[in-house]
Amino acid sequence: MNSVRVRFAPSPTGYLHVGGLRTALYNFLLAKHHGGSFIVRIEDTDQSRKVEGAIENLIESLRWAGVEFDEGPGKEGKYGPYIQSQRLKIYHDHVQRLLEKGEAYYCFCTSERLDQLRKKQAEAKEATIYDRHCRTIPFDEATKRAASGEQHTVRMKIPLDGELTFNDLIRGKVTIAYKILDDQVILKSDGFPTYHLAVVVDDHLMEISHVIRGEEWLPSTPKHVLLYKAFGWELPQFAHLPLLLNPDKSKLSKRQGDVAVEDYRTKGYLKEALINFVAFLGWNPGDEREIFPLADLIKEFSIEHINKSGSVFNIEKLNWLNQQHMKLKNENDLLALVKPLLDERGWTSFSDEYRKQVIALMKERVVVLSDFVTECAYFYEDPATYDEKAKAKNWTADSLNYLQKLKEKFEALNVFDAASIEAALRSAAEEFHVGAGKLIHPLRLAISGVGHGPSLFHMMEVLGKETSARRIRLALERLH
RNA sequence: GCUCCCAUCGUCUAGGGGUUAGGACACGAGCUUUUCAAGCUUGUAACACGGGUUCGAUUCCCGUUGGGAGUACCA
Repeated sequence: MNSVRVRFAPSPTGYLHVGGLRTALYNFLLAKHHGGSFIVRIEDTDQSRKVEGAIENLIESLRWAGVEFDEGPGKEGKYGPYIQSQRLKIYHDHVQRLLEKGEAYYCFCTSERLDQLRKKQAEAKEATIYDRHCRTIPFDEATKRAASGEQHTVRMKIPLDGELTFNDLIRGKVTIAYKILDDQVILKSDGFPTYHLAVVVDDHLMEISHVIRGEEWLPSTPKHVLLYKAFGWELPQFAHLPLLLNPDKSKLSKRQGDVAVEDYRTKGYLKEALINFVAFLGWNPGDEREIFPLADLIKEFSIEHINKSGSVFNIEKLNWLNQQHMKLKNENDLLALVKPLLDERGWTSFSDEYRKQVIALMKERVVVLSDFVTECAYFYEDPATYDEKAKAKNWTADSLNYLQKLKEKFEALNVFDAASIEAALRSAAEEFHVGAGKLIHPLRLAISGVGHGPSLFHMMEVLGKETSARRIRLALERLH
């Protein structure tokens, strides 16, 4: 395969959807696998849906995920501009060519007439399709009317009968009869092209080799093929990706959970995990490996291993993958990611060394980055409350005695590390003739305020002698 | 309604004319352990249905059912 050029072509309606991320990723992976180019093109031909800042947002989400493009907005190559609203003249010229070739025609129908037509067809249980009312207007007459300023659109001429077959890299041959195809509007009355025209013109001009996009485009691909033919252009390869689904199997949507890439970012998911997860929704390497950093995805990716059916976006698996990728990171990497979160929380007065010790203790038991804040509060401030359940379970009448004794033992310690803390505690347990658990659980509650967490002795070592002593004293005053 | 696409454990999937239908997540049990995780061992769980083709079909073909998408001067 020489010169792979692929593109991700989102419309700027707000944020990057995780489904969009997967589409972008597959395009990116194919390009990088073959040493080709990945292009981002903004499809903003619908003026009414424009959202301020959406382009920047999209690009930032891609950048965060590590899906870097070779050409696109802000990174102009020789095929730009990469924003469709800046390419209007190009579309107009191409529409003109179609008009002159007799492959398209002016349409003067009002949207009221169109609405009525559709309504009637629906009532008669017929396919709702344009009745080609304007297709027979002589070209000269239509040109004159359009030139005189009469409101109009331009539609493509679909052959009246016959059928069209095209090849899809994922689905094989797909055939559709012309008679169910609409004479699609390609130029709107506001002068903007519709998606169908713009996508074909741009993909050709930008020398796109593979059109990889969501399955929702499959039914309109014949129109695009027809347009390529009308222009006399060579077809790209098509690959229509299976959809990402809600748990109820409908197309993944906002109301059933988070769909924006930035949501997962702020929740504390690692980009490596999100990428890995989303890559495996519809693709797999063909063996049983599951943990794939981006570099490995690039190495192994192939269109042949993409499957046909939609996949449910299952957050449980994402959580697991996030843990796995978390473990792959060392304390320095994690510190860089967690530090801003700690600072934001106001825990600014701690050394990097200290924070790294906390991370080391906790990394095996957190799921997302934000857990380094929410699950680690007691490393940064004294507990204000004590978990009721843990207290009910492990705090007994004797606990105060035990803690008092432990306090004295710890004070006598010259070296306050996990081993000496443990030794001190075990000797105390012996003196009381009870199991170590009788001391450990209340002590954990006193130190951390909760009933679970990392090794108590290591936790106290990290906290230090002074803090540990203070917390025992505090607990002695507050627990009874 | 019409058109197109799809169909293996609850979920993500491997496989493919002859397999004890494999793995992962989740769930259950056990081990380990000061707790919680992690880890290890282990268990439950699937070829939608009906016809063909074939010595043999989960796999190939047709149909049914189910699901999804499209059906805009939205993308």
